[in-house]
Amino acid sequence: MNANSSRPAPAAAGRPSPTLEDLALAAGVSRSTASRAINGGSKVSAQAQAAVDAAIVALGYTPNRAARSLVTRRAGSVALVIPEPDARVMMDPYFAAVIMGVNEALRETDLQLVLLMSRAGDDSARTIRYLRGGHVDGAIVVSHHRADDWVESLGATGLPTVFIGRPWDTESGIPYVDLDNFEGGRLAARHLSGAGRSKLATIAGPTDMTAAVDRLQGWLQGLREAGLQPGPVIHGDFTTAGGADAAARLLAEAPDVDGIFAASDLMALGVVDTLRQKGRQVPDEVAVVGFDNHSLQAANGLGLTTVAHPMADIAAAAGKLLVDAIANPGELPEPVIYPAELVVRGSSAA
Amino acid sequence: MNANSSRPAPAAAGRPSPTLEDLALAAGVSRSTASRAINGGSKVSAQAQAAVDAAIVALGYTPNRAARSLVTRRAGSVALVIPEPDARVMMDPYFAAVIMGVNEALRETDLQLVLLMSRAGDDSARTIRYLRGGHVDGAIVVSHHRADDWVESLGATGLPTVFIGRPWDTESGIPYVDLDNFEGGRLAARHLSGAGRSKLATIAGPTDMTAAVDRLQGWLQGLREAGLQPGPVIHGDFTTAGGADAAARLLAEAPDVDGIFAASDLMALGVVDTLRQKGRQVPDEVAVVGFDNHSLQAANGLGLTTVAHPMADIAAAAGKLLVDAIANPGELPEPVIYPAELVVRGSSAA
DNA sequence: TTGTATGCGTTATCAG
DNA sequence: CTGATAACGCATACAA
Repeated sequence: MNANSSRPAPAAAGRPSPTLEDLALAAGVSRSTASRAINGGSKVSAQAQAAVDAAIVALGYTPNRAARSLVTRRAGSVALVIPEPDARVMMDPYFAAVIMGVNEALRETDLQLVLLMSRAGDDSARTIRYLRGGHVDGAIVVSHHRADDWVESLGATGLPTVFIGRPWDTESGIPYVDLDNFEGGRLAARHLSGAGRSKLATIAGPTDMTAAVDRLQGWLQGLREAGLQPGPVIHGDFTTAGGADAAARLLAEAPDVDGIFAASDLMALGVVDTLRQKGRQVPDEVAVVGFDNHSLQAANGLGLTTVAHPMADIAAAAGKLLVDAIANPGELPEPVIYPAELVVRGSSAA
Repeated sequence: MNANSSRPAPAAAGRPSPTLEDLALAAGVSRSTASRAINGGSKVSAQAQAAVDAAIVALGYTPNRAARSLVTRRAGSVALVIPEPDARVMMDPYFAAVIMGVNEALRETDLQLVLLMSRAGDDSARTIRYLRGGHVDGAIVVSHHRADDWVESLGATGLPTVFIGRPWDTESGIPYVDLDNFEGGRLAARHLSGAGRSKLATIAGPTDMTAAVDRLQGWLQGLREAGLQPGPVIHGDFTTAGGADAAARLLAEAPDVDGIFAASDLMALGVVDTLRQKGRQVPDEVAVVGFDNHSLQAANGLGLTTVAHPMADIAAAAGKLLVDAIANPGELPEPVIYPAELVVRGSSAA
């Protein structure tokens, strides 16, 4: 807290909100009845219920969340935990989708979404303290890297937690929602080989993210199944610039490549750009497959063949899982895996 | 979770968090002294302070926010209000920047950021009820359209509110932070005319957003100053696809255009794409200027001349303004306008 | 400087 | 079904 040594005046409140007491008075019932009418309404006469309902709109009554929390020992909110470095880079395109999806799942609930961005280093201590402090009823953790091992300790705190994207440690049984990244990579390999390409390479993602690792493994598996050599594997950082760089390195290493799988659409855009600058025709000379079905995939006017990644749906599923987990403490929901689907567009046309 | 249900434990809590009472006991002081030590620490002996500090780490004490809120009448959180339709479209690229910026401003505070996405229609009633209900200490409203007039009523509720982007109604004196969009549009016009282009046109943004209107007005003003005709004005929706469509319409209407100002980079990308598909060389035949300096401006391998839009900085400034407004109730901070700057790249090279 | 006593608004308990 | 009444954890006015 800061040195905000203001006067006893609490805050800038116009007129104090009506309390349950006021409401009960206006409705001609007791606080208890009013409270029951507001909540479950299970043991309230229709008459009393109606009176309270009327008083609510008349007074514009809103329950005081703090007071309610204090006694129910529920915060009425869930946290969306985002390791900050990600937000700056790879998360950018997904930010909106994740937030909207989670929000959608929370819409019918009275749970509020609070954002928790945690820096690397000792700020994570602050974050975890907040999470353990009972300030939220649950947490959704997104985009977690291998180094962010502290988040996995959340499972042991008893705080309902759901991951978006498979965590590194699945032993702890933390529920998560993810795309079938392995299958996505495999589909890319199958598609390119099926289109008659044989000099294949991939621009993979960071090795500290399970999504990147899974896509790569699936890709390699697909190549094996097609009877093709593994081919070059270059690692990028999921960004457009990173994809462009990686493509340049790739062309130096394997000039005869005729098919490239980039593990993100942003990287794929960079790849296409580099290819064009080097004078390679896409898709005639080199076919390109991306990943995510990002809304900007058409930015180069080509249409990008890609693996769909319904992030909003995945986030919504994670939200629902969390809501369930909060409602049924002790039960660990099973992970949910969304199937991967290939979307064929111009960048890999035969 | 253990099955140790000796008491009617309300929720899934492992071990109950230590309370101020526990802390005081461990530190050998009274609740009051412990409380004072935790907060201002103004009237606490060094000895007592040390004892409390030690007890805090020993017990892992975290203040109960609900209890504190109840008595201080402060929520300890601020809302980021986002009209949902925007999030799906124009907001996408800015989402991360806005959130990170606001978060940055709140970092040193103990304020939490809660997200409030409001649908059109009666959901706004729920949102405004939440905001007026004292559940947050302040609000930041982003990207508000003309139809979202309800948000402007927030100013009258006494809830400290800051807009990101100039609101339609500036009469109410609601503080806001914005880019100098007018000057940005003017810079675009000046740049293109200065580059020898004379058949100029613009793809403007939605007419219900002040940013779009201001950019257009600045553009027209710039053309006047350069002694040029206003030229065609086509309206897009700030998206890539919208920009591509608008460009097609523009080419039909004014085939001899040699300079286009798109009011967003995403639209500019669509414009460049359409131009290329129609066989127009960029920038040789048609120069293109965008707006935002979006990280994807280079997606087409060209480099986009654009007006920088430091969204994270703007959002951070809004956050600081809000923090100030909360600390000093009653004082309406002055609006903050960031200067516009042109970034020249390949799409408008002479 | 410290401790005591009170109340914040709500839900839960337990008699009527 | 209803209404008193007791917590919930914390910050303060007041007394010491």
